[in-house]
Amino acid sequence: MTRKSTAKKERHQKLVKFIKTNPFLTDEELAELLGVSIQTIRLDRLELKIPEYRERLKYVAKGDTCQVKSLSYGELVGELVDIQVGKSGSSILTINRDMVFKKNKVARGHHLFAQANSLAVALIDAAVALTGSAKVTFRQPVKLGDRVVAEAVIVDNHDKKYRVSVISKVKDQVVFEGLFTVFAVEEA
Amino acid sequence: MTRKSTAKKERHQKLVKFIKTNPFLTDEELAELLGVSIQTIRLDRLELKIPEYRERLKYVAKGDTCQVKSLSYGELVGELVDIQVGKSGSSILTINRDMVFKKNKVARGHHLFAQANSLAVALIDAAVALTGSAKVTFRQPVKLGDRVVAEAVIVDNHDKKYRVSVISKVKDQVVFEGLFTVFAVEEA
DNA sequence: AATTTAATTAGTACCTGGTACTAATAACAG
DNA sequence: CTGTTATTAGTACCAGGTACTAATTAAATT
Repeated sequence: MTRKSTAKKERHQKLVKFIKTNPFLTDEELAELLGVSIQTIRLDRLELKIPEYRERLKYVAKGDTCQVKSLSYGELVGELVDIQVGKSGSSILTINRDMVFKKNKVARGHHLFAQANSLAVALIDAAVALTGSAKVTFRQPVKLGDRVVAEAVIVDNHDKKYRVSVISKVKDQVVFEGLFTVFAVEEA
Repeated sequence: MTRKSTAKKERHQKLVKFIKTNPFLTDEELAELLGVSIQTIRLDRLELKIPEYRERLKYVAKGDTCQVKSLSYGELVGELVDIQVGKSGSSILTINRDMVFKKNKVARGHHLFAQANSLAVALIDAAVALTGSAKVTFRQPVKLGDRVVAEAVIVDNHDKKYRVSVISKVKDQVVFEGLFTVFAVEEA
């Protein structure tokens, strides 16, 4: 014997493919599908280091929610459209499934805040800038699929303290307004 | 007895919130969290028609969110610690690499806002609640690895309008304060 | 063909996270 | 003090496994 019977090798390939295309198959179902005993399936999974059904479920489920749970990461929330550092800028955020309440498909407020806040911070001409305070108003509910255009302008600056006004619109209708106080931070 | 003891009603609300925000909790863990026996949890789930752990996993994994009850997962940023629906609650957010500025490892403000906002919304005893406005202050920079404990209290309520105060701390030091105006939304 | 080795199947004890049920006790209102 | 509700305890049973031993079957080597 070379190393492994071809029958076994073939079955292993099939097994991997089956589970890949449908992780919700139990050993019993797999045994039926491949025409072998349940014990063989279990030995196969052991060899191939394929976790059991319930572990696979958990893995898939966690992969689904881990993204949902957290806010969009990265330096900027949304897509930068235009920027004059120290002056003004704009970004676009398209509301996806993970940003809305499942019940009514309205975007959670903090996503709009995140877009505005990260844009405000991006305008500051410093190594790092931190938000000190903000006053925000959510004028209209934003729905799944909406393209939110945020426009930010530095309205005031004294030393390291900046005031940034952000207005977000969906199709020319104001949905969000915010006034952010941002501080530039020196870097060593 | 009216219809149900208040203790039970409250526990039921908590149970729903806990499972909503984290479907990966077993009855044993829930029993621990709510300070009752595992049997009580099971009776509660039966009454509330909340499916068992493995069924919930399957729903999440299959992306069906849930057909049984309108349990919308991942609606909270952070981990729910305690809640009295309609009164107060608290959550914990641990700052990870994805939440901080690469340069100085300070958390981006909108993550703290998101934790506070989602907690404020979770307190409202309604099908859906939307943030109308907010005034927030970032008192201290929050660093990578910090455990941010947010405590929210409903300070005022007229009809569908609620005012929720949120104070977030890292090791007893206030890092964030916010006053949110939230509106309850009726569902058809 | 006989033997050796690999592969498969069978069977057992045990595990988690439950359901479904019965029974006993605790809490509380009238 | 008595009912009612709520909670806890305990049992049998289930799915879908792990981990192990032993027996059987198939294939390869001598």
